[in-house]
Amino acid sequence: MTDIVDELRWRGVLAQTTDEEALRKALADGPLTLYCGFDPTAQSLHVGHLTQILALRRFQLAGHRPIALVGGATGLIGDPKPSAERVLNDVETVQSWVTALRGQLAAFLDFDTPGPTQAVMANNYEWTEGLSALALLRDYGKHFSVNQMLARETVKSRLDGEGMSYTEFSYVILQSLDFLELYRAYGCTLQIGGSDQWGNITAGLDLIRRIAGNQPHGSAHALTQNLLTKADGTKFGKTEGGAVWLDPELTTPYAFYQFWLNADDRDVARYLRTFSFRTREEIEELERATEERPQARAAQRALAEELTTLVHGADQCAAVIAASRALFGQGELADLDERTLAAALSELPRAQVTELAPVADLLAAVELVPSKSAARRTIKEGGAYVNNAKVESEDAVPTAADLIHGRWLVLRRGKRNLGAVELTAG
RNA sequence: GGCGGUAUGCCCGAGUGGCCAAUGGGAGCGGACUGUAAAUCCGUCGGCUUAGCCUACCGUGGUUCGAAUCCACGUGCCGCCA
Repeated sequence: MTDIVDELRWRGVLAQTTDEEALRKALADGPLTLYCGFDPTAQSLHVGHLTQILALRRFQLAGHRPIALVGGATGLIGDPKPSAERVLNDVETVQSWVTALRGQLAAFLDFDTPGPTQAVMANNYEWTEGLSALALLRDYGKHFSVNQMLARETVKSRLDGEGMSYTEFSYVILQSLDFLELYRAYGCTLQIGGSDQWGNITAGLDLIRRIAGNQPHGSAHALTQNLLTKADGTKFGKTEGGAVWLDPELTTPYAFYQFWLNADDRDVARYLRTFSFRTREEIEELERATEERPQARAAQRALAEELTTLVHGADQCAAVIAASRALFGQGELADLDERTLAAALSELPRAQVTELAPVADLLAAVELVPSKSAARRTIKEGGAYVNNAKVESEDAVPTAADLIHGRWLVLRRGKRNLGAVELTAG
């Protein structure tokens, strides 16, 4: 079995660990139980979470037992951000998000095969809902030093800035409690997370050391992964439409595929190393291909295909690849047979209309532009296309002759923003 | 608590009674180039029933023919003093 620490290191994702020798030994000594927490802050996970999710998967494949924890409790409190206080979400909302995230996480790990590596789903709401304020303060609060808490980067930056509520200040206690709880219940001795979680994780280690006195499951460890950055300095995982979600309702599989396909040459190698389950040899081969023939985008294609398959399934992936080929191909859209075209268009943002309206209205209806003014502007700038033909006039109205197979119009804004309009009987 | 300053479009920031939908920079968007890249250059950048109209310069009220610009009160932030 590959040494997972070595693997994470060559992949370049390893940020920090506690005593590395001790961790390696614990990993070598047999199935180790580890966890990573995901707070319900939205109705879906996004590509940024993939780093952690896939790391759990790597650990499972390497013979360890992953616990995916959804923070039904911590999500109600809010992990403090360095910049500003979070707005609390209401309980029902958070509950529904918990359900959504559990469903998503279930797809990435093996929860079904009995055995020492069978994954576990946890929710910290279970052990916190009945926790009384007195118990929290007496049993756990005593083990936290306010001096240490105040020394944390996030807290410091908040105290220099707009301040911080007691609610968020207490967040670390709950997360520490999670680690302790999982340590006791499952012998979980490793918590992983993004490098920004280092403080929260080590706080848990301290709590285990103090409370689980003789540490029946041995000492616990922390491992953090680098947060992904982009060569152009913008935040990873964001596009013009916002975050790239795993939920197909929020980010279509087509958009998901396109997100990876459009990865910057300078970033794609790190993305592959971070997310791909290909062998080291294959990845290095793809990296070479990027250097030698960047225009072929072999690495981007491989990455997009692998992740789209992983997140949305092989069928969906095949469909979006076919759609991408059809829509970005050289051929005439009208030459595509109706089934292929309909399938490709079904991947795009689309709108149904009962009569042919001006192109500007259609662009806005499909939400390729935020407003009708923006649509006119785009046309004026020469950036609007109907069926791959540039729209010349701001007042242009498609005619029945423009309809492909009698009912479709393919709209485009710029080079790669596509949308579909379907004319339906009134 | 007192005194003073400040609040402008996604962000930073000019404007200080009409020529202001508001200079400039950044982000975003489009075009050229290309590989559905990057860099660069050019253009664009509140909305609409678009030669016009509407909404906007922290909020409310006021002065004025006319206010982002002046006044009053309120609110937030920043200083100095106590």
